[in-house]
Amino acid sequence: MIPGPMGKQDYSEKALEILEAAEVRMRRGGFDAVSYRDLAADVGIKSSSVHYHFPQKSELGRAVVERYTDNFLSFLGAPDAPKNSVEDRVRRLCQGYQHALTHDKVPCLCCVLGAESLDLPPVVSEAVSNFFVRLIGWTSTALGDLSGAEDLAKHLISTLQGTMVTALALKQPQLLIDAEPYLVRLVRQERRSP
Amino acid sequence: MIPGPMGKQDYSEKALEILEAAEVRMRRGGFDAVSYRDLAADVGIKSSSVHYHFPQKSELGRAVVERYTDNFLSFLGAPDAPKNSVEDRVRRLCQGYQHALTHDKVPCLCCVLGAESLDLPPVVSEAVSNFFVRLIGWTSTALGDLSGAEDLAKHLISTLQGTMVTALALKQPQLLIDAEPYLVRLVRQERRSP
DNA sequence: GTCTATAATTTGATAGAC
DNA sequence: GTCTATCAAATTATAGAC
Repeated sequence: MIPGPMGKQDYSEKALEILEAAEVRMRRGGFDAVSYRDLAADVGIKSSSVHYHFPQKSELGRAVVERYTDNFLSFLGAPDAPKNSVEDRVRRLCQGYQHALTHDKVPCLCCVLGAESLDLPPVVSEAVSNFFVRLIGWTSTALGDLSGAEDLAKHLISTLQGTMVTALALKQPQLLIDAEPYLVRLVRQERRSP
Repeated sequence: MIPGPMGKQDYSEKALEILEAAEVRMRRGGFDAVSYRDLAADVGIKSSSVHYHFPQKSELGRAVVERYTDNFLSFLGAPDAPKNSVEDRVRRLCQGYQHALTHDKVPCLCCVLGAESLDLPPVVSEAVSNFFVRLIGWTSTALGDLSGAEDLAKHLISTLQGTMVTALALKQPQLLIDAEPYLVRLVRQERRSP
């Protein structure tokens, strides 16, 4: 079974503000880089009030990751829209990563949390794992009828994740642009000779 | 200029123990996952004694990254040894990453720290950046006479970094093995039609 | 929902004895 | 080099008033 959207828990407006602030901080420095005190200042309330919305930090982390996953997939759109070619879809996937870094100015959440997987609270690392499962599912579908589509999907996602890390460490966001032709060409070749 | 080895600062035996313990913890959970208290317990002394060897945490972090970089490049060997083919060298690079995850049981240090670059003390993020510069230099040389060798080197490193993140998040170390043929094939093609 | 107040723990770091 | 002792700050979390 392919995991689907978690179903919005219709968060209150303030809860959404907290999730948004937590996402930015988490993407910037990882799970430990988020504190209730900072979040409270971000949204203009006290830290005990943040606890009212999210009693435990691990649950806050899980919520942030699930919301991020939904938003990311929402940005990508349908993986099998007939109006888009396979190459269109691969480019759209690349855009998803480019958008994360150049528009949001912070890396992909699951790039950061994925790297610290071994040290995360289980509910959070499970949510991160689920991000990858769902994104690989999207990509696999986007690749269409192709033997080894899932392996290729994993490879494409991995490449984009890693390019983001390198782009970040070297302060060269251009790397994410440069990666696109590599990936488009790879997909083209795999479809010719699977 | 290509940055070379930093020149071993001949650390004392205890200092090396601390660096080793710090590396494991940092690779597992990032910079914030390391505390003087934990390190002290790891090496059997008190936290104030750890401060004697490394007064500031940022300098400890820098030392860990520089030592890791030296060790990683040392594992790879010479990038231009005539006895090795270009494909041999690419496979050796893949082995470096495979070794990190399957032998050490923890991800590449700069995969973890690279993702949190934006939140690291400057001396640490500079050391991480230098890891990538030196590794890209190694790879670029390993690729031999090839136009666009440096871009291809960046792409190979990025792919391996990202594959490590995905392998970790999905608990599928096999992904790092699967990546090798993709990369070898890519290099083969780029050398045929640059 | 938000506040004040507080608890219990952990953190990086320093002073000074041995 | 390692220790004890200590510090100031930050952390997650809870109790109870409004």
